Amino acid sequence: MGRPRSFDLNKALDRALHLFWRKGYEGTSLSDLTKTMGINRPSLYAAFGDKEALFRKALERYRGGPAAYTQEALDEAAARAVVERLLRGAADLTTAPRNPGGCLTVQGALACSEAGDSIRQELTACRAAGEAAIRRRLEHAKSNGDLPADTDPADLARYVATIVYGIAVQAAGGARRGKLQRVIEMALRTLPL
Amino acid sequence: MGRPRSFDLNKALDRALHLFWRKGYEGTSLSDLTKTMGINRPSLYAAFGDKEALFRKALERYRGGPAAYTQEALDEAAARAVVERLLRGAADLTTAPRNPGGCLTVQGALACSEAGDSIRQELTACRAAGEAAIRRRLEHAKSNGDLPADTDPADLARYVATIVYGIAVQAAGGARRGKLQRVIEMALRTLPL
DNA sequence: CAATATTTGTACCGATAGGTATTGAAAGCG
DNA sequence: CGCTTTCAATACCTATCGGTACAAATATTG
Repeated sequence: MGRPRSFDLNKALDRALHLFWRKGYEGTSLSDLTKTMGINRPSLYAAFGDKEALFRKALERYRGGPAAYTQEALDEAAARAVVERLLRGAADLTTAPRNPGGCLTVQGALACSEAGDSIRQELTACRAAGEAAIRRRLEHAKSNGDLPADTDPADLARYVATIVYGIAVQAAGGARRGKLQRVIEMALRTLPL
Repeated sequence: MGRPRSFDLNKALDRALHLFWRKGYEGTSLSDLTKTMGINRPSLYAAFGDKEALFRKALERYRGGPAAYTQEALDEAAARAVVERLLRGAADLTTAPRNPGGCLTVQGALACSEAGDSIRQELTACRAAGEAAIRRRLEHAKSNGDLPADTDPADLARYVATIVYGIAVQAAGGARRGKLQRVIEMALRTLPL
């Protein structure tokens, strides 16, 4: 009961996500948010909590939406396919015309004031979790003989993650998809698998 | 003539650099700056101009100081040595205990509000200039037979720059030097030279 | 219909942002 | 010393920050 909400929660959250994605956590103001989300301040606070809570919800939606390709990549059968799909997916995501350039987990709060430190730490942990998931997948591959015996899964996972981050920075700087695909070709050519 | 300045210009600039490096352009406030630089606001404005001008001066000092290894790397005789030194220098710079983690040109303003857009563009251009310098160096190497004929200098330069950016993100997230050196080993092992 | 529960819009809060006017202090030069 | 020139310090400016109090509006429930 009570007056019904006059806006779509997920639609508003998507708009917030795009703002945070483009301008980062601290670069996005509440005025930006309310204007783009099409709601006013008290509605935002009632629906999502404060700015920090809203960002965390947007991050969750990012992981389940635009960044969901990572899970699909990890589900690939062959280790090489896993890596290839992770890299190609990163280039696609970070350069898709309908998206802001770059990756939310990288440019959301790479360096910021004390006020944003909690979000910075969350994003750091988020990246670490992604890297750990890759490592576990590669450990599994190694136990199946799908990875050379002299290759350390942790090292390879870190290498893949590093390239993904580099791609994100390139995309934030305006790099086009084709150019990043050439980077991926070079990275794949020299993989130990 | 007139009253002499009571602080050291370069010392104050170094302090500003370290702040911008750690917290980014927009994450650093004037109160942060005056407090850390040990001077008050009007002195800062008289000596360096506004916040944006101060950042640009700090960036220049960064390029001429902590990031000067890039020029030394480009002066190496062999193309492979150039690349290796670029990568190792990046890992050293971004993880040195006396420095903030990461790279100023990456985390200074990767995503920000409209107010910081001018600095964001400057840093983007700065990264592009660095990448172009690598490309020119590799073009030179190719003309000397120091690079395989089937290798595109622009592609290789972009690949190297991408790994450098990835290293910077890793370092911003707290990665240790040793771990990044293993990333570099992997990258070097598969280089076409 | 009245009563209740929830959302909406406006207007506002204290704190802090970047930037500056103004006055007093410290030097060189005659 | 007196005069000029520059710097230093306090205090202040407007704009915006994230966040909220309060009352009008809109629905469900009895």
